[in-house]
Amino acid sequence: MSTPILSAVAWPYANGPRHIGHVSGFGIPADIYSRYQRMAGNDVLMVSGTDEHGTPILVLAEEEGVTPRQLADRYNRVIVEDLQGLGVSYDLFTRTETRNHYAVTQEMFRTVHRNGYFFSETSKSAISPSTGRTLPDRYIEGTCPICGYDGARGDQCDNCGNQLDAIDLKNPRSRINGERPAFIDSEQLMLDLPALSTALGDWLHGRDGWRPNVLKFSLNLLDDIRPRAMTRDIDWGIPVPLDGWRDRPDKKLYVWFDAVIGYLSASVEWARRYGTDADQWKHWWANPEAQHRYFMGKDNITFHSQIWPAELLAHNGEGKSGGEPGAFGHLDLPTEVVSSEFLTMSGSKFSTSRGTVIYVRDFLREFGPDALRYFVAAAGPETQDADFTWEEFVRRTNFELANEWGNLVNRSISLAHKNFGAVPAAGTLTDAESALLATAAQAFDTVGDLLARNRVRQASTEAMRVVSAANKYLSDTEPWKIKDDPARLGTVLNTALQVVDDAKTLLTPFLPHSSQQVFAALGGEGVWAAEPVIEEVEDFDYFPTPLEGVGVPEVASYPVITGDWKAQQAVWARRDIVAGTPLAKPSPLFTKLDPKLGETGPDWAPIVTD
RNA sequence: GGCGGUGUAGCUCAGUUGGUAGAGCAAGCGGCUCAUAAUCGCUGUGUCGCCGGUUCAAGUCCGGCCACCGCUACCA
Repeated sequence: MSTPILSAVAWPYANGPRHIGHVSGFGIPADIYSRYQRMAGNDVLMVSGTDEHGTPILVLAEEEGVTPRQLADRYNRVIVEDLQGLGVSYDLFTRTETRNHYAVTQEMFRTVHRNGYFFSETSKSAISPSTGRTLPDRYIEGTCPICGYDGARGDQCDNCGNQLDAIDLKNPRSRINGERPAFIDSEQLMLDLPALSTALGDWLHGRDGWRPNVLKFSLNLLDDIRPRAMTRDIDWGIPVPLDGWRDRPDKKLYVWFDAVIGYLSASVEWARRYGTDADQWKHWWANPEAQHRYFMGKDNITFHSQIWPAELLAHNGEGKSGGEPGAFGHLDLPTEVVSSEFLTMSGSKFSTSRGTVIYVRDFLREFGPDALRYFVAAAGPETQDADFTWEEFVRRTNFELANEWGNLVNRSISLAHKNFGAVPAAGTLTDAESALLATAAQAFDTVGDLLARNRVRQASTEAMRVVSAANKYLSDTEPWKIKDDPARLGTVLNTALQVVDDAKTLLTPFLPHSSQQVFAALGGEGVWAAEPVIEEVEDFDYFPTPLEGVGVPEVASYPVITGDWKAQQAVWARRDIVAGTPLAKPSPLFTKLDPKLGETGPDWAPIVTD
């Protein structure tokens, strides 16, 4: 029985390399879940990409003297490398600057518009007079009208904490170029969220199994739901496919309108590139049996439990204004929004400016992917903020990965190699063997159930419990003392190796790279756990409706992450080891870290003490 | 301001539907020596933030308070 599972992973913003806080919120949890579901035999489609529109990229590009497209190209590639290096098993990791994504977004927009869920509204909006672009409140500063503090931002005063409207600031100025913003009448298209609130509420109330804080937060959003502008005065983004709008270089869709559509456009792109047919995405999107799980940090909940479901409902014609689905047909809503909290760095948020930031690429270069994956699985921000410290990282790596797990692999295989040169056969089992084998077999249910419910921390603890049981078993049976009884020795080592193999399987979602090594060390051939690869692909046009408007990207090549997950042998079940399989002398699975690292941090991210 | 979270052994944290508190680390002792000086066993400690309430019984429910944190934005 195979369930289609859409694993929808938050789209990282292409304004810089990823730090470990980012990937602990979406990439690693989503990957652990997806790898487990594939092993359990389900049809996983895991999609994401870089999110590349919006003001921040425009501003950063200008600071660096490049075009927004050049900046997006650069960070798209950097982020692709970060995530591939971490072993995140996307079926497709793409980007929003593709003709495919523009086409899918415009089709969604047209359908939502035709169904009557957009209305036009003219309101005061801050723009930069020299460029004509929207100046988000965040980018305006001035004197606080309440407390007189001069560094107040357009949305909030950091001094007195009051929320502000940019138009009320005294002496407002642009943080981008210092000029005085102009407040002009500007027409925007508003998504009629109130017309969708009943449908949203029905959908939310039908959810179960969500993390309680996510559901509660989402329900609270319904209480004061208001229309939201889905267009901006900006010349970077997706043109609005409407008469009077499509040819205006200064009006684009709001970045969040198109970013969440990425889940759909990436699925469509995947089907086109790697599916059995171009419509295969419907196996996940138009299928009552399918489950959709969205993974993100808590700052994104509102867009995934309100804006995106609202867009889908509006597209399907399921709000107060009615309507009919467009060319895509009826699209399914999220089954669950799985939100992580934040990973903090020695108690405070990661901050590029304060230097309290650890980049994924630096981390991978020195420690490899599995140590970070394990830390996040065992101690990550699953239901509340979690703190990363180098001391704790060293402890988890040295004691739990190297001593308990790595050493179990090493001692078991060493004993078998020295005494038999191969996997020995088992004879009559005693209660000790039966109990250990039962513990390991039971763990497939326990850990699997926890992973299916995204209880990753507890799942990793339960998987490691098998490792502890095996270490205890070896201490109890003392195989090194029974060399004169080869039959009994063989039974003990066969049992130990079987449980090592079981543990390797149980740990595969967390530690795919090292599980692959253990698989090979036990005589396995080929790919146990597959790893993602980067491919250069060419953009394409295929969607029935043509692209509209100015500023549409040219056909270009770009890197994507994908992988041949069907080719891997990993299955969520005991795999009986085969007596007689030759065993080589093992080499350590994990390298221990210098304990001093816990006190100083690495030189590229030293621990700062004030 | 609104919403939410956290406050339990020296440290990091578990504690489902209420029944006189648990795990890992650290510390001490012992076993073992196959293994990356790894592993296994044994040994403590707690006004469960504060005040009050419900109850035969509260870390666990209710009210209030204190402290810390996060989210809340025409940032993404």
